[in-house]
Amino acid sequence: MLYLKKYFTEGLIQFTILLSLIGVRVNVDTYLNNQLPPLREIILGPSSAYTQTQFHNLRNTLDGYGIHPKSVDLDHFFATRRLLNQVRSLDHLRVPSTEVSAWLVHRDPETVVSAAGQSSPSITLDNGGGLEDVNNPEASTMRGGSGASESTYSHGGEEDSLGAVASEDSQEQPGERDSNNNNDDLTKEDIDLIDILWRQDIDLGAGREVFNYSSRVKESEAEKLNEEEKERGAEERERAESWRNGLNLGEEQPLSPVDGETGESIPEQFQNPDVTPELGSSGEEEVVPSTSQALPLLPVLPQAETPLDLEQQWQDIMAIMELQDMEVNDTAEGPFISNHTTGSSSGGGSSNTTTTTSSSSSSGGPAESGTIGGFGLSSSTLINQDVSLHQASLPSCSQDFPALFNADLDPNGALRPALLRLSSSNSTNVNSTFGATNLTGLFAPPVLNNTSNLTSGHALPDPFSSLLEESMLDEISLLDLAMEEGFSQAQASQLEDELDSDSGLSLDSSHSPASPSNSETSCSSAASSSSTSATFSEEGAVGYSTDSEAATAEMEEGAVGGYQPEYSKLCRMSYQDPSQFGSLPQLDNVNHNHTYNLPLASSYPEHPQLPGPCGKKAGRDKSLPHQSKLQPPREFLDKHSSRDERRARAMKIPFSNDKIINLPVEEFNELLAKHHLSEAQLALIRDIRRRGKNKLAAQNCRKRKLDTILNLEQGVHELRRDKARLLKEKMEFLRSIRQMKQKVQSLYQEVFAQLRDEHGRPYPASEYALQYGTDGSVLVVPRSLAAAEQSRKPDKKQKDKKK
DNA sequence: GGTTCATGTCATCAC
DNA sequence: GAGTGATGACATGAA
Repeated sequence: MLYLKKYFTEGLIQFTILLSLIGVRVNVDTYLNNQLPPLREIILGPSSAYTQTQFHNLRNTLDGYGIHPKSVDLDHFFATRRLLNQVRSLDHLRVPSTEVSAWLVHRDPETVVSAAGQSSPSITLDNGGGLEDVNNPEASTMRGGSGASESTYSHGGEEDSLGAVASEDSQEQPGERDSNNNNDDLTKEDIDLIDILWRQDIDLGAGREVFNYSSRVKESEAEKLNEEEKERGAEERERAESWRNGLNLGEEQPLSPVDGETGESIPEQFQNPDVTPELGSSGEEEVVPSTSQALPLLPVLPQAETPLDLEQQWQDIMAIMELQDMEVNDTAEGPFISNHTTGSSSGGGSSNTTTTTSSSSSSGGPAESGTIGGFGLSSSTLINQDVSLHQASLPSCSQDFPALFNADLDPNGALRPALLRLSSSNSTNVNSTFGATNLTGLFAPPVLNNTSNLTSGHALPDPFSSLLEESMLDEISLLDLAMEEGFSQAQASQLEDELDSDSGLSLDSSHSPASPSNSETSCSSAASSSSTSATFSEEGAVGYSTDSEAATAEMEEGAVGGYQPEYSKLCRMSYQDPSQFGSLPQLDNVNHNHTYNLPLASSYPEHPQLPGPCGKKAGRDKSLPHQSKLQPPREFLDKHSSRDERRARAMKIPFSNDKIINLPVEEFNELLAKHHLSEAQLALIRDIRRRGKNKLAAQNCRKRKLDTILNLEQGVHELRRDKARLLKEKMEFLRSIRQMKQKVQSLYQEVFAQLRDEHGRPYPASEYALQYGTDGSVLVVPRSLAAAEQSRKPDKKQKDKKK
């Protein structure tokens, strides 16, 4: 714990301050106590064990920091960057409200309570929600022992003002706890809070006596501390085990996916935005009249969906999408009773009994989405049909369809025509829009009591809004963050790898300065191929044209080389001149030598003490036997000669290694023929040529390898970008579909509201629904009949499938 | 002293 | 069949 304290005072405080500045409160204690790896990584930085050693100082070059990959500062750097990314990504998390973790600390003077709040992950339960949950044991049970964060979101409005205080207070908790020890007044609220805490912590193994005030008073401070530590240890072990197993603590604990990047536990409200705390509260259900049979389902379903984790959500999304695809040419299948998802808490009051139009932004369940998919209409088309339907009138439809319906179908027993035909002049528009489709599944308003309010605030969670906007957008947002906020591809890759690292190939070595392009850039002046012309040996030959050899050649032929200062100039320029990397700004700080095809002769520095690749060559040959006492120039040359060069010099080969290696075969043979060479000399020359060519080939081979890796990496990046783009498009399509559904729904409501029977009375939405006939007419159908038709169609479908 | 990286070298295969 | 390129494997020096 010591190191945790250390980092708590450093990284965590910074992190907390950052979060408090933006009004977000995260229960850090939970993660600290649990030792969750992601947060530890955030605080402590990524472990070096998991950090891919970069080829060429990738990270420091990308971010402009001169941090060596092996530097111990790198962890701090990563931690800082991760913290920044955390803060940046918070706006994508849509934290609904702030949270006051220290609220209870002010209210509860008891040390143990505060300690329990601190030591246990349920510290955040000490808010108003906890007070309210006293009367709602189920809610407490749902939160479970570790439901630290989720329960605290149940009071969004009031806590906003307190949110800024929260972080500060949480910092002050230890001191305040001590100062509050003298306050022994326990109010009923405090006792209730203790009960709440006990209910939650008992799941974690904490005994009831921990919260027993009388027994606590008798305990000494040391015992308290021991208990705290024991509790903490038990919780930590439990948490660690649950973390390792990737499971939650128990059935009481709601499934709370952990953010892959932050390690932050995602509250269930985040998973399902439709399950707002207001909906979860018990008071809402009582307000709404529950005379309808369908109504009790409404508050239940959202709760049933709350434990969905992201994977399930994604599967649901895919299922929904498949459902849409399947039902493109199909009619509505879902029970029309499920179309009650027209209202939301944002909906206004009703102006009519049954025909209140819905202004909800979240409408449409799976059945609806499947139904609307069958129209294949653009939203503009739907909008254009709106006006004409306002004028829909109702002639006496009973004359049109006298045989279809009788009084038995009328639940009220009235002689009300059950099937009505709309005015044909207006229905044609509808027909052109919707075709011969049964609208009852799509448009049917909820089967409600006549006095019920469609927009009473209950709504089934929209699978698109709840699933897509969370799970899909998470990934998209990360990708967008990478692409739009100036992140480099390597950083984007890092982000994406945190999302899914499905490749065994470490692509994090991306943008390695050793990229072939770089090496090509760096050695662009040199020949990159061994198939060179005769002029190649003048400048660009690979390092066998040494100065020593050149000196020999100069003595023998007076031809090539000598000790040429240009070579050292080339060496410095090629290796270290960052201007050559101007087109690749991320390579500015790269000093690695990837000038594969540069002549080794050029690597000889003017001054041997100069660092660089030249020295390596010299050092490498230190182990080789030196010639006898040489003059200083000769010794220097020998020091910086390759093995073959020294051999050639020892064997008195009369021409340079450059020529030996790079001359074409014919010229090479001519050269050999010109000189009378011994067998040993010829063998050495052939070896030199073979090794020299092979060295070039090896360099080219490695370059190609890097090329391949980088190309693959680029391909991966492109594919990921495409994936993100496609996901975005998919989201847009879904949004447009949702808007279409809303408009169709409102259209339906308007039409239905204007319908009157022969007595001028409006049709009750609970008994009638609109339906389109095969001839394009719009009919008012009793719901019982519509339901019967609905039930028939799946049977037909199944039969068709069986066929 | 061990590890990683860059580079050279050899063996082998294919053209 | 020789020459050459490509490439895996290994060795070696430097950091």
